[in-house]
Amino acid sequence: MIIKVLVEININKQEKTFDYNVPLDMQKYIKIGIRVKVPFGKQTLEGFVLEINENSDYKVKDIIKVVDFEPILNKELLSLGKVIAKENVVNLINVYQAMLPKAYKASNKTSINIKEEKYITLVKEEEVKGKNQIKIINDLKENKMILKSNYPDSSVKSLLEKNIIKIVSKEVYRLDNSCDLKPINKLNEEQARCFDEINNSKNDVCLLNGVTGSGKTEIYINLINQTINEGKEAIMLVPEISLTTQIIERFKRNFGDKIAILHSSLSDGERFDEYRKILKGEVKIVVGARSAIFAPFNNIGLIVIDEEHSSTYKQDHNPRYNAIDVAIHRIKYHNAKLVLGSATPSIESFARAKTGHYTLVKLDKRANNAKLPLVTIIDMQKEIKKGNKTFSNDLLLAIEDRLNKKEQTMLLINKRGYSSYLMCEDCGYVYKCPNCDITLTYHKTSEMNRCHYCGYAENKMDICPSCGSESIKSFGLGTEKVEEEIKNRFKGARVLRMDIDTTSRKGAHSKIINDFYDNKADILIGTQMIAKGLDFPNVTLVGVINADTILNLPDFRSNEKTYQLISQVSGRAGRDKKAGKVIIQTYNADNEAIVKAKNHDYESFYNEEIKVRKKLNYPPYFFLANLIVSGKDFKTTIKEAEKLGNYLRIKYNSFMMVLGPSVASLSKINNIYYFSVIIKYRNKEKVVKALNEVKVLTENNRQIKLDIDVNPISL
DNA sequence: AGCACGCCGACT
DNA sequence: GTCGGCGTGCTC
Repeated sequence: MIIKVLVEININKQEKTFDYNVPLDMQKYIKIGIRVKVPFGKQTLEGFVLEINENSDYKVKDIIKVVDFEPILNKELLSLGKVIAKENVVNLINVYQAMLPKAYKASNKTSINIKEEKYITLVKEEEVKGKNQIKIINDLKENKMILKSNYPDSSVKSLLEKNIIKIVSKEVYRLDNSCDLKPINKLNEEQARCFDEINNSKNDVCLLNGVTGSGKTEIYINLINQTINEGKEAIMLVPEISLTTQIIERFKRNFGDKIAILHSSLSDGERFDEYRKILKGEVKIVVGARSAIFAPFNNIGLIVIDEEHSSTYKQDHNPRYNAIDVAIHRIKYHNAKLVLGSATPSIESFARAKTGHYTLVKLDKRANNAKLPLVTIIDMQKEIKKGNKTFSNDLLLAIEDRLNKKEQTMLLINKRGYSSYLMCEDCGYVYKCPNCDITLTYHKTSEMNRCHYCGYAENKMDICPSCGSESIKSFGLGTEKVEEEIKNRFKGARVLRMDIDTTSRKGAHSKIINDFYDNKADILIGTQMIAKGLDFPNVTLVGVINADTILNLPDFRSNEKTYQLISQVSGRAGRDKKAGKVIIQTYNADNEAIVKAKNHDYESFYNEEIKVRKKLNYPPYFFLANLIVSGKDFKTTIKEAEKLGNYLRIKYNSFMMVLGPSVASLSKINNIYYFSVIIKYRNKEKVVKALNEVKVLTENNRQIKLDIDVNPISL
């Protein structure tokens, strides 16, 4: 018996497999989709069995070991992986590995084990002496199995020696999601209408466009409940952010141990256990982040993707798949339904809904009749003339008012650290990272200058290294500085700060959220991570300190992202009975996205933005691919990038527009230079072929690396 | 990924 | 002469 094995390492070919012989005694265990250990040159590797054959053209070696009893990649996932590999121009092994939790990846190194607990059972009844021994026997008369760790080792040992008891190991899960179930809430009239519209839609994809706080989650829960009542399975995707705790708790309350949770906050062992619950068919629902889209179900009835516009659904490294695209493949395979939910859908998704490819379901009213918050835009150009650099008068007055009323405030500043950068006022010297083409961010807490890209850190210098001057000034705003100024202005106010620097320790994240939820603080200052999904009933004021940070990025999606951020963060205000207020400070007070977000007018924002996309040949009118050429040597890297651009331009100009190469938005990180060739196209199939061709061509050049990002979410 | 092979410069 | 640098190609 010969098998084709896809080994764990990258071979310069998309689906390259190696042939191995299976010795007779192992043949009965061989199935497609299991892992095997094989000799590979001088090393031992693991790989997936993709084919079973009679013979081979090569002189084959024997496999070393069969790893799995049952396939860990089923037929659907095996072929899904091939599609994703093709679409994203990556090697198949990378996709299979990305589909699986660490414990199930093909890897000769990792071993994550099943957790077992040892129990004691009775073998024969016999008179025993000793207090503890008697207790064990008595307990065994009440329960057939008792936990070994509850009794002293010595007593257990002597009973074992007398052959009165024996030990059995029982597999246990590290996470227990069972809890007291609460009944599923009845839908209100509006929610029930959406529920019906989704059920009756002729498209298999529905876009649920519901304003923040309208109760989309209730609709998801009812749809999922219906699905499992039909005997089918459901996948619920949530963004990879803090909202997990709150949303997951809600799902646990309604579904208990029928759900498995797959999320980055889990340990490898916990993740392994949750995944095994799915493999064994013990759960019907998976709640998780991006990679949970690959949950190994066999009979999917429904996939829900909440906050569908979220960039976390696109993996930002290889394989750069998008969970929404994967979801569409999976629902076609299973004849299932996909629900995309968002208050601010991506332009692409909304366009598909407008053109009838998706069914558009709208939910315009907030649940329990809460009003959308009143949004005020503050023109910081005017404020700065009044001498207000960080906070406008309006924002300060509003904060003071909330403090007096014992209500809470959230302040968003989309930059961590103290200030954006330090500059010498005399010579203009700017502190830059020695490894990256980026200014260093000053962190006051640690008295350090840090690079947010490579992690480089240096002690803050008081003297300009260029001219020796001592007048070094900080420019721009970060969370630390906002925190400092707030504390200075509002003595006695209890302030929490949430950014990467305050949440890196395990558990720190949920502690901040819980403390704020429990009203242990008056003001929460944070980066984007406070903007999404969180539900704090006592927050009645949200301030966006500087709405321009995203707007100024050179990205075709910057308007969309600005709209989404403002809208999301506004949604944090006044979710309960009290009315909410949002104050947005900006230097672009007449920007379309900001004005439309102020008016909570998504449709009209969409109508403006789609015109821009059309005019500039951007998605959804054209597809994009970003070909990132990187290398250690500046000259060879740019030369190779140019060669690549010209090659595509000359050979394939009939079906693609080739732009660049241009310096990538981050031109140098960790001493590696980056250049970008961007292509725009309509014909997917032809382009994927061409991209595969250039991928193979550049792969034998070891001086540079080509990373292809198909349908990038940012440029 | 790792490792052998081979071609070139530097040095006892 | 030989030691060792790393570019290149191969692993069933």
